[in-house]
Amino acid sequence: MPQKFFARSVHEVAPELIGATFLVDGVGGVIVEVEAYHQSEPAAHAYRGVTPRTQVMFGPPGFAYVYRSYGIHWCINFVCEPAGAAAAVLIRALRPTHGLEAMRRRRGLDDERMLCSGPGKLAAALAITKAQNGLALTAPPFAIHARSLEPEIVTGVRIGITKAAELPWRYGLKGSRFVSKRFS
DNA sequence: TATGAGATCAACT
DNA sequence: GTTGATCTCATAC
Repeated sequence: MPQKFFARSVHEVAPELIGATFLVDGVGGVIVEVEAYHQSEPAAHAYRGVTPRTQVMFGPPGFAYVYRSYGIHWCINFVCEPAGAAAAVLIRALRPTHGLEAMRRRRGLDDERMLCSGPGKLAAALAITKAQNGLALTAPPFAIHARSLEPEIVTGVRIGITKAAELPWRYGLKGSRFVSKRFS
């Protein structure tokens, strides 16, 4: 996926990521759920401006923003928009297709549907930590392949937030059993 | 099926 | 000192 793909509005990029393949060191799967975040709304980490944690979101698009959630989990975002307009897409769930054994080992689970059905689980399965924060998405260990067919997309409100909770900026693959929570 | 506690860290007040 | 872009496990219905 060229850097140009990410240099657009999160609202264009986010739905187009549904169905794309995301791999880290050859391990990963097909993206089935994402959420969009933008500097202009209070649920976004970038809302309050540049901090050491959020600085990568204020840089050029096509880079990984990794943060720790609730003290224990890691979550990964794809930075979008032209440099300066901080926005990112949170990758929330994958349908595992590559490196199933590595993911099962890292997660200590067999159930395919449990491996990547949530941002924290996904990061654990792909071995994502702060070591990947700020890395280019267009080069190893990352590999992102555009989808070949346009899938059916469903939208909903974002999960686990209290601010700007009404914005329908969650995108999912219609009917997928691998999402973190069903779309109503 | 649903709710509740605990884990544990960085940013912010 | 409080608050999360969360998950798992336990307990209850």
